[in-house]
Amino acid sequence: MVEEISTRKEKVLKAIIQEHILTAEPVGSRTLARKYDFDFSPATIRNEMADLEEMGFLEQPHTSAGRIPSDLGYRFYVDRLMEGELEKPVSLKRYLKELSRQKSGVEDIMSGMARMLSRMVQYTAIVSEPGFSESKISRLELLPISSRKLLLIVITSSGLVNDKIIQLEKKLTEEELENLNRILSRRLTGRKISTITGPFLQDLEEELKRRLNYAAEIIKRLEDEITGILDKQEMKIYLDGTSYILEQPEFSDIQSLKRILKVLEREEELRKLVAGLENELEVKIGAENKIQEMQNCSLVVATYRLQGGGTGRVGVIGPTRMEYPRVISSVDLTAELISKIISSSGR
Amino acid sequence: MVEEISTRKEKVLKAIIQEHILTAEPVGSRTLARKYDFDFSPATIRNEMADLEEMGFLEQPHTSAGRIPSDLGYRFYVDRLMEGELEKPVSLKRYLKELSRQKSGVEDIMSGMARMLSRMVQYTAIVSEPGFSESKISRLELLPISSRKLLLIVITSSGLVNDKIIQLEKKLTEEELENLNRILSRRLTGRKISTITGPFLQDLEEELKRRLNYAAEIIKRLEDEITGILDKQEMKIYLDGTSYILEQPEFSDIQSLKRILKVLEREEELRKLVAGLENELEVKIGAENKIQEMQNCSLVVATYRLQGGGTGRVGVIGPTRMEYPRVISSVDLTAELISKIISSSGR
DNA sequence: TTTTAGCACTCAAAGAGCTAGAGTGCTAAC
DNA sequence: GTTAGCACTCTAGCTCTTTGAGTGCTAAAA
Repeated sequence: MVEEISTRKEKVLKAIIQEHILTAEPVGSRTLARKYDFDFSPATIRNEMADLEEMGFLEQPHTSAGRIPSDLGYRFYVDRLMEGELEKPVSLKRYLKELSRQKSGVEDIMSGMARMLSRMVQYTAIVSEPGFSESKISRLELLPISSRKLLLIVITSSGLVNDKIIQLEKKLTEEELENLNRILSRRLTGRKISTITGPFLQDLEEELKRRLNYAAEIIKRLEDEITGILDKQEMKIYLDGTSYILEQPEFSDIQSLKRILKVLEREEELRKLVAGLENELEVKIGAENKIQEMQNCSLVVATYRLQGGGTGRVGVIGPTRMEYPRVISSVDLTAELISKIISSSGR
Repeated sequence: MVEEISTRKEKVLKAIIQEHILTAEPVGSRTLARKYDFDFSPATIRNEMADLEEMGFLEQPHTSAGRIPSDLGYRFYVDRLMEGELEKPVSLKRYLKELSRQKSGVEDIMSGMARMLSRMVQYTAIVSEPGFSESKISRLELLPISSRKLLLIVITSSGLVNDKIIQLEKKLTEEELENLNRILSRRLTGRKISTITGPFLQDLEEELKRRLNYAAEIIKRLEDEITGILDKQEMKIYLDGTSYILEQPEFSDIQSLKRILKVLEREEELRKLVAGLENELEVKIGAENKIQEMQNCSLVVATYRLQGGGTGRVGVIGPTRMEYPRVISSVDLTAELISKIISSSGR
């Protein structure tokens, strides 16, 4: 894998990939020599190509066609050849201003960013709502709605608001509610969300029982809801620019199109896709994605972090033949933007 | 338009439409005679077809092909021929139970219903969030988040919760906030949302100024937000089953596919599409839609009404060659379900 | 008068054959 | 080690033909 590779081979590989990204066609030695003026001939290129193919970086659709990059080829490109091409597309500030003006709710920000990103790169964009496990609760409130319904409101340190309606089986008096509210507020405010787990909850339950002597059932219910609202696995996914997929020649046959559009409808799948990553910025090329139907796709995902501690993901889904440099910078930029915008609106 | 049409012609037209819906192919006299055993011959059918074509109910893609229904043909079918075919697909109760269990937020309900409907009919489903203008405010609360930020919470009589973060330019003391809260709550609780307009707002502003002597600016800001949150034109649109479009043979060429998928991404467009209807249940066939790109599509939309007074829309988007009876009953059913579920969770 | 059988005609879709052109790999010369 | 030259390969696109479902018209039958 870590074979040595001559600079000339690198040059050829890079040119092939760039050309293929541009045209979506197999590229041949002739065209390559014509477009890029190398100081060696098509014949030499052919030899290098044969080598590169043997090394696994290129593939040949059929004997008399040009070469196309393999997943491995793209991988090498992204890891080693792309460097110089990266650029910050434009200044953050311009976008920041424009976006932070009208938008305010998390939802609007998320969908706005997804839209912006997809427009920018001309591929499908995906944004996941921030998870809260690393942020703190800065405020917690229970409002009665009707005799059996409460509205639980939790504001996190990153300035995001969550609410959820809670159905109770037993009626609560005003006093009981006030008590409950006070206890929960005292115990939970300022607490890091990831620490609200088993032992702590048990302790909380004890206290509630002691101080309010409710039925354990009700308390349990409440706790479920609280933990549910907080470390919800169910972070919402925002997609935009799905139709850009149609522009890609590799998806010009309905079958493959159908396959990938179907995947984009399965939210859980996307969540897994985007969540299961370790690095700050990750590029998954072709078959590196575990999802069968996405073997022809690449995924570029970055992590954004909010001041208060929440984290989420932004990404782009496109064909393996993707303009990696441009996409990577844009995704990066967007992640940064999201942090900035939410943090500023959270002030 | 209100031409008389013989029962035999009706029979033929109905058979053609049903056959075409099934096969997506032009239908000829021969096949028709074979499949449906009429008591008249293909030749007669041909004559009737020629008549029906002249009347505008049928079209011929080219001279030597069979006939396909025109928009007018479908219209006639939906208005006059379809009757007997309508059926309630299944009992409401089963769905109701299943759905109302875990789902609780409006968002979840809406997206859940969109998903269910699209699965049921195998076309794209669209659901719009309920508008509030006809319901009342049952509770209103302002919570401080930070020195310059308030959380405005409005609960409507239909049991739906809305919240919005409000940025203030001036700091508020606790007392001022309490005052503000009390006044707003007193003046707005129980009020029908559509009546919160110009004169009433002016009056409210006067009172606020008198009682709190804030800068008019701040008050204005607050009012904007309140009215914004309430009669927001920006009702969210939930789409599901977009990929079902790909199953339709009429969209097997990428161009038309692209056109319609692009439309489905423009939320404002969809909002208009779904909102601009007068009747409780409306069927828009082909060119009856004003949207250019949807000339090959039909739209079936029903209105749902919540107990407290909100209304929204549910619909299905599919090819003109749509299984109208099944779709209409399903859309109807779904509208009913939505009312029931939200009303029951709103109790 | 209405319906039907028969027939000549039409047209798209599918298959067969052909050509052009871009590309390759190999060999031999530089 | 590099390159020019050449024979060979394979697809995409073109035309040509065939096939078959379908029509409209006419004349006979009901």
